[in-house]
Amino acid sequence: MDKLTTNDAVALLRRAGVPVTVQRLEIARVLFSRPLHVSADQVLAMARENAPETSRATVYNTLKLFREKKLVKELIVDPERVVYDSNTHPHYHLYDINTGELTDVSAEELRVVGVPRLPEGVELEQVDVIIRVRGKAVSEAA
Amino acid sequence: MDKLTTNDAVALLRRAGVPVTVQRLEIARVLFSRPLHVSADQVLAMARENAPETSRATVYNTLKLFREKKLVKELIVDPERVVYDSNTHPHYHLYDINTGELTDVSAEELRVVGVPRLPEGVELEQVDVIIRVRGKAVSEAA
DNA sequence: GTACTTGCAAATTGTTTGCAGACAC
DNA sequence: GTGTCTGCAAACAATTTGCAAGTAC
Repeated sequence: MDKLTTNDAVALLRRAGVPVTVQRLEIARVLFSRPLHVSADQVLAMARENAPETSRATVYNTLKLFREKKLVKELIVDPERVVYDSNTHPHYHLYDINTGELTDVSAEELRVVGVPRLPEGVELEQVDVIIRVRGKAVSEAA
Repeated sequence: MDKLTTNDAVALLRRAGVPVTVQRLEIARVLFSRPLHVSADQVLAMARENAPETSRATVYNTLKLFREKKLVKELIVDPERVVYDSNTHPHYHLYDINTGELTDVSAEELRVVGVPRLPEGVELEQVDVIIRVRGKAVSEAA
């Protein structure tokens, strides 16, 4: 609900080396007020609440920029759409195939043992773990 | 190169409870002659080598059917396209962001420790681990 | 004959692109 | 003034859908 103050958002962008604009500010305030899993379209909708003139293309541009600057992580979890995660600390995910719900699994809780040594010249970008579950007994008789 | 015999492919489909048709046979022969990572379009191209009248829609239908029957696994690794894996044994993947190359990591090599207990009604579908790397020093001076 | 499959082409959807105007410094 | 952003609309690509004809038993 309560978003980042404009000042905090400006500071955050500057620190990351992202030139500040009105739209980027609003998108940052949407994303970084709390850890969030959102699609580009959801970001657009949320940004437009406060900055109605924001365009879809700008959201895509901004999300790409934020990813380059390591402000968000892209989650490739659903073939339909990319999900952006504003939590960039190492952690993993639990994904409900039926509902599309995405839940964090902390890196303390879950460990990946035995990541193979990489050939020289190849560097690790990130390790994704997605625990796919189906269930939540898609309410039949409600 | 050498594909499954028609008899073997028929047996394989029957065992999985998939009604046999010419197209499904050819797609099965393409997929199950060896462990493979392929996109729908690649399957189409490979199937058309022997069965040129195969349509794109049929390939999508068949891949979806094969997935339901657990004959292939869907890998959500690249936002652009779904990759089908004809190796359904538990294993994980290493993905080169630059080249798109996808490599298996065996379940002996890599272990996921601490998968959280699931609420009742929720059942585990599969655990995906994708080690994303960038590198292979995209040949500059070749 | 009945039910399932197929091929085709059109529709859909997330994302990207080209470009002209707006903005920042 | 120059270079960076933005909005818009058109372009794109993977996948899905509707439907009429084809096939299997």
